[in-house]
Amino acid sequence: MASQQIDPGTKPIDLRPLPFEGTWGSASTIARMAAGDIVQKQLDAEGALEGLSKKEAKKLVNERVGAASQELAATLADHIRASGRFASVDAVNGYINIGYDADATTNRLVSEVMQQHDTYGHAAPDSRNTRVMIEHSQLNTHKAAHVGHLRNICLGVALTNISTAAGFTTMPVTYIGDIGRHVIKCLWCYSTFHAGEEPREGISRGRWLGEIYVEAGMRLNYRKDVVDFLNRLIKEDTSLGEGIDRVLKNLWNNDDPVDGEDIAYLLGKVTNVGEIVPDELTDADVMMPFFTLLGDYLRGAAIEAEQSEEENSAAADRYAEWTQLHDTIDWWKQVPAWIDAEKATFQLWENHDPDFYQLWETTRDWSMDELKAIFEEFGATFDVWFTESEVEDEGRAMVRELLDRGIAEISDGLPVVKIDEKLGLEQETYRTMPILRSDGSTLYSTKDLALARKKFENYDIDQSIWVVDVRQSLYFDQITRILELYGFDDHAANLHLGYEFVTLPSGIMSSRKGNAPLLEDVRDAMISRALDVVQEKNPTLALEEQEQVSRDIAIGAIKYAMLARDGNKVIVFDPDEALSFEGHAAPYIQYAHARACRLLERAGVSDADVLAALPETSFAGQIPAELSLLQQISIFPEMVQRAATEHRPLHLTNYVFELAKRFNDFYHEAPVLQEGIDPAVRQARLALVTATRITLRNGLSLLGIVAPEQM
RNA sequence: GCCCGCGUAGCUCAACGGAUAGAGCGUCUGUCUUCGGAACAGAAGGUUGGGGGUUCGAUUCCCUCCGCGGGUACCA
Repeated sequence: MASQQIDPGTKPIDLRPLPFEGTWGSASTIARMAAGDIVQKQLDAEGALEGLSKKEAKKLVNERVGAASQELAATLADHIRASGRFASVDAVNGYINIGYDADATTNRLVSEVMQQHDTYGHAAPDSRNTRVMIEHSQLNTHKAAHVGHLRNICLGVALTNISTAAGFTTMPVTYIGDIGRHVIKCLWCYSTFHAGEEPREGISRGRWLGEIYVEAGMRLNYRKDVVDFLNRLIKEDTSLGEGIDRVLKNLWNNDDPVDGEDIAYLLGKVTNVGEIVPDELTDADVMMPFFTLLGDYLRGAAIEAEQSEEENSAAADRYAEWTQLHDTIDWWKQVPAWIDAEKATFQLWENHDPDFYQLWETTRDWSMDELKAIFEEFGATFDVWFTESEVEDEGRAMVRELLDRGIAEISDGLPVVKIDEKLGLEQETYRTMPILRSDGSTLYSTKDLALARKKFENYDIDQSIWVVDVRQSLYFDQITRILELYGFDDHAANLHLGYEFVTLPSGIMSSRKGNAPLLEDVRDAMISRALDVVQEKNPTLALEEQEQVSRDIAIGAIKYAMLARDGNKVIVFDPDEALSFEGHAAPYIQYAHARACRLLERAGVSDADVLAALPETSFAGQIPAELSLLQQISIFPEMVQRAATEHRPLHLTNYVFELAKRFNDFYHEAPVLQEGIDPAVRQARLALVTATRITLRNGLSLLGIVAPEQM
């Protein structure tokens, strides 16, 4: 079979790293690709395929193609070998494996790493000639950040670093939720119940506001929470029907006049396993005595369950939940008034009430201090801080313009864009998006439309990326399409980078109920755990350094956990597992780095020494562990590019883990400083260790993870 | 209903359309007169949810079914 039968026009000459270790080289699949065509043609010419079913024909081709590709690969290998340009050329399994000269290749690689040093793996700055704005870490004021927000911060920081390293001109920005329903709730609760108070000892004002926000939610949702509890009880507790009899009898005998109709209603719902709807009660006050008396039954059930020693804690849980709700049973009758008051507070904002504005500004600053501290700790820096409050008016103006231009219209009393209709789509795709509330107050969409326009108009960017929870993907599709109707016709200009949310082993988390682990708590727990380990492993280190190292390890562990999972996978955040310092996690990688540092320190050689000695350093006679390590170092620049273009830091978390693993393997297989080691080998290995250290550090750095020199 | 995502080892997750589907955890067995044991080596563990299709070749691309999660006009 002659090589000229191959049509180079249709078959790319692909080179890929060899899938096995022990050889410096690349592989090409060209023979396999070409063999398919050739065999097909041959069989056609022979007429061997005639009368065969498609499946049978395929089977025949398949049988022949293996041998044919090997034959072709061998022929091609002979040609390539004859050129004398490669250390080895082999045909294996129909692949052409090209081997390089280990000494020269290694020398070239190591000197590249040594010379570029902190920028090894990076493309030339701004070489992509593309300005990208990355919006991430959209935290809220007046509300505590929880672990779910961590994923966003970690992703945003890593993407920014990686994009910059890959040659993009990157502008990281954030967009702070400093106004909106949550702020109003918090401030209503603050001014009604906590005005003039100071936070308790050891709690920052920002954190205190977060607690007040949670309290506001509990107050405003109290009726709903009680009714939800009752409805769950009706469904889950099958003996409730009998138990409720006593409760209702007590209610009848009570001196308080209660509405018989309501009691009948409640009884009906319980016995028929129906759903209680608060509005169907004629006298809402009946709930308070009813709920109180219900406690007798639940307490009895809990005690009974305990005595029967069944492993059934449901009754106990229910009683505990009841106790919690009952503690504030007097809230029940106040809820409607609170809801009105909260709405009135919203009007204060809308009417630009000066006192309220003052309060808003003051409390906003408290939260901002908190946010700045978080950003600093997690290495997030921003070129621009956008806020929701600053785009409200621009948003309203843009809505007017959309209405004037006929893109938006009034439907059911509020401005909306009927996107599918405007785009002429038959099938329901982007639906209809409301862009302002009927009372004239702004929605997220109002503000995001104005902000998106502002980004392009004021910052001369080519692309705008939103790093936001994947649940917002329809929302951002809608925003993008409206912008398109408005005049931004570059499809790729706006990109929503979604990521799945973070849940607890016990279920979805919500900051409203305050049942999500707070970001600060998780961080503190991680740091304290890290400190314990550092003090155990490295007791001679100065306390100050132990603390610094513990922070680096704890933050690194959190970041790695958040990044080492593809964006479309839900992270089940198990604090115990995240606190584990073993295996596929940041400390393992940091440890490899610290080991390399220690080794070089003991050897007493500096990077400059290694670099200066390179021309006389021989890398001949490498053992497999060395080659494997070098191959991993060599693909770093390629991995950076890939992570950037695919927007997937995951590629780099995998990369640094693999690099650390190969280094540890090398460490065990290839002694450097031990007695009896040939000085030439020692010199080569020191160069290798240095290159590894640099690459590990650079890789971690792109992920936003610090690589301590000792730990 | 419609749209999007996910389904790979007991568990948590990898795998530019390429060679024998890989790691970590867990389980079992080993390696130390240690260049830092937060390490290393080995074993066991798989019909890649089911079924079709495209391809010389499919975990990867297409279709379909099943299961789970999310979204679906004045919530953020």
